[in-house]
Amino acid sequence: MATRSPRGFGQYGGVARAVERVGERWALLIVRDLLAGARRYSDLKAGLPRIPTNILSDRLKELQLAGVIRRVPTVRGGYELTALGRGLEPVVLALERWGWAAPGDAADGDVFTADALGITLRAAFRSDVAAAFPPTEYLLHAGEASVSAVVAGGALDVMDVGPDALPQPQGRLSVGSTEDVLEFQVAVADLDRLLGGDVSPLEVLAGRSELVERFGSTFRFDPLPGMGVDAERSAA
Amino acid sequence: MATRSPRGFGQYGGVARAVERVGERWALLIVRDLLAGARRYSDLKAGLPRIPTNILSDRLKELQLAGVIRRVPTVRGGYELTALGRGLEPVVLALERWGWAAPGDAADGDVFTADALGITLRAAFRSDVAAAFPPTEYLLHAGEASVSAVVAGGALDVMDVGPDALPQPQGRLSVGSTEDVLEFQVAVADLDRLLGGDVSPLEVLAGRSELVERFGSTFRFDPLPGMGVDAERSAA
DNA sequence: CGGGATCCCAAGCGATACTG
DNA sequence: CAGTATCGCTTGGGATCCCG
Repeated sequence: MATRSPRGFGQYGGVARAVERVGERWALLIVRDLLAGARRYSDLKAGLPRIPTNILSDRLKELQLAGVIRRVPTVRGGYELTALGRGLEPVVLALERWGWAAPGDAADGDVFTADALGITLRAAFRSDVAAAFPPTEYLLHAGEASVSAVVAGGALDVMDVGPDALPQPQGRLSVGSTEDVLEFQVAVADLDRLLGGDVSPLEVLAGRSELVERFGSTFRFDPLPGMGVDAERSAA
Repeated sequence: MATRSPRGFGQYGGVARAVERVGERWALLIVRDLLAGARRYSDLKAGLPRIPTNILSDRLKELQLAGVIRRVPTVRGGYELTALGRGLEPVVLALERWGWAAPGDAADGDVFTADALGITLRAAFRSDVAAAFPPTEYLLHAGEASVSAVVAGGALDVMDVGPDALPQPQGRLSVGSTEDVLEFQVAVADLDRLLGGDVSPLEVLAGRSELVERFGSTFRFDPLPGMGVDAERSAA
């Protein structure tokens, strides 16, 4: 029969439709990077070092066809999310949270980009906790990535401040008091401990050191229920 | 160098790690079905008609290795989620919501299973709205799927009541008043309209018909911001 | 008969080279 | 810089076959 479409799931339902559109390899990583703002072809390729260029090209075409991204007319090779694509933010944040809860270490050679760190912070951000604090800026260095996270009034704005950061077009939140600034550094391997609530691996570089506790309560992942010390695991 | 693992993303971060573990084709559909409860190999295959049996077998092994699922020792061919796997519920629900917001129609031959309908209802469920209503049971028929959704005190419990439904082991929420029961039917093609807030395609079969409004406010997807009539779309 | 394992072929993916 | 073209390898799809 010719009626059977190839590579469909033969399923009706939201998950099946979503996975058909953004479930291909690399697609959600591209969306993740674009959630931080418009990017050019070379930016995406630099942030995804192991993606073959033809695959990046294919994915960009597919995501355009699915209405998830569009080209930026004024920038050569520029891409940005559509409203539909921005609607994937809850999906990406949920994946980010689960990914930190899942066991696993970094393979050597893995890169840690500013866009990845930005999504991590947004996934760990607790708006309700942050709203009780005065405006604060955190300058965070982890691996190769350096970002500025400005927290004000329960809102969060993360910006790449690394050596080859793009100029940010949109206005940023402003820090009320310039004294509430904390600059620190953390090893990538310690990030999961830090986001689990343990601020000890954090090395303060500058700023008022009391703010480390504020950071720890503003950015934190909850452990998954039932994932205590009595680890459940079936033997292989 | 032999240190580079094949098929890794070369990325450190939550999204990359999550996609490495549950991003393979079919994996999240399997997780979706297991979110409704333990299933046997043949149940999964029946709910995923187009999955090749070797792929189902591969995915089950991979998901076991990733700590997402485990075998049920007492049931031949039985599988269930681990605590880590249950942690994927927010991911699956976010995908379900986005999938309904994304354009697309059912291909003919697509099946609509009770597990898919169950996730749809859980994704559309508004606990805060439901808490204000007295306990209610909705008997919903959509396509081949028939489920009973019991709503009580802001909690939701969905159960397959179709012809070949599995016996449910765990206790269910009980409906306070047996009068608050509504049985109805909806065409699969009308489901997106129904979950968008339009209860008109709903055909009441039995029960107090005032409850249709209650259903409509208890189960609803919000439209994506910026997805109004002025559709943004780039030409191909 | 349910629960898989084994084939073969097609499609997708990855690395490199090349072009506008 | 922003892709396209090509090639070999890996994975998925479909049918069949095996095992308890």
